[in-house]
Amino acid sequence: MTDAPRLDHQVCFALYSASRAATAVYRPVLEELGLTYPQYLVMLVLWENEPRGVKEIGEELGLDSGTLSPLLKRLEALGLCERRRSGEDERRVAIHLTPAGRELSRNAGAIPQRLAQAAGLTAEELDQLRHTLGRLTAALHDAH
Amino acid sequence: MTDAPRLDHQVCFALYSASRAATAVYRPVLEELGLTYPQYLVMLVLWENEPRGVKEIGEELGLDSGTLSPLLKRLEALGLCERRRSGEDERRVAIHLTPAGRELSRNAGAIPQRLAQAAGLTAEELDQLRHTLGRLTAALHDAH
DNA sequence: TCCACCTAAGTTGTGCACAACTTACTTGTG
DNA sequence: CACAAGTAAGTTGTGCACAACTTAGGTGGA
Repeated sequence: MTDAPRLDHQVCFALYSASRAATAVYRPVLEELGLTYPQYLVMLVLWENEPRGVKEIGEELGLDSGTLSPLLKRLEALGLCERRRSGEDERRVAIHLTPAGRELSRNAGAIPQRLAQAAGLTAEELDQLRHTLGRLTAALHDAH
Repeated sequence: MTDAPRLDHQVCFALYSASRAATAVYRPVLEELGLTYPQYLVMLVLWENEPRGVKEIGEELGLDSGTLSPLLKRLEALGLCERRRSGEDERRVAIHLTPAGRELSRNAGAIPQRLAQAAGLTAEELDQLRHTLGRLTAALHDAH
């Protein structure tokens, strides 16, 4: 046997597992809203400020049009947003929330508490974790 | 506007982003080995101990047969492993490494260093992060 | 013994991620 | 003005995740 890396020593695997476990906790709650986790992320972006272009949304979430175009079509099919070609720049598609889309934020308010409750970490630990992950993500993006 | 949750306050999004950024750093390195990140994880499990059943591998990684069955077929097509029906229990499929599969671990030894270098965190910070993520993942699984 | 139940693996279908490419529109420069 | 270069969004193809289901083999009582 060689000096193969150990699974349980890998930060990358720890991130991968924690991320999947976290979305798994969100899944049943989001299912009540009829959303997947990535769809919920897009709605978060739109609830903060809309209308937004596809590219803007992608920059917030780190996703490209290959992921977002079909996802936004599904949100439109759900009646939560509308895709309108911009008048000034015909390349742009502005994503507007519908009344139903805005309404949904009311039901989404309590969602982040779920994770906090299930996390088994103190508020300070969660806060520090978020901060460390933010630094890590930024550094990894620079490296990439 | 309502009290919609803020994207940048969400630990779940921080995990999701960090996880994708980390696998993005691994991707070009793994591409040289001809592996995706989940395939690399399966190889890590097998390098540690083989043969293994599909279920065992799934328990290590938190993946089910719906994900692993096609993934293992692709690893077999790459000539890295073989799937053999167990004699004692005909339901089981034992995954054996081929010589090429074992050989690959030689080239994989330096991979985890990549992330450590790109992470922009100290060794202690990475260690603590891994530990916190481990606790978090365990708690989230309990909650789920 | 038999058969209801359990278990391992595989299959099907949906929805991300992401690379690579296409299309349509805009802009800067000669 | 013309047109090369750039940009926004969409499309195509591959490979996860995961739910729901199927298939086939094993197991433990009544």
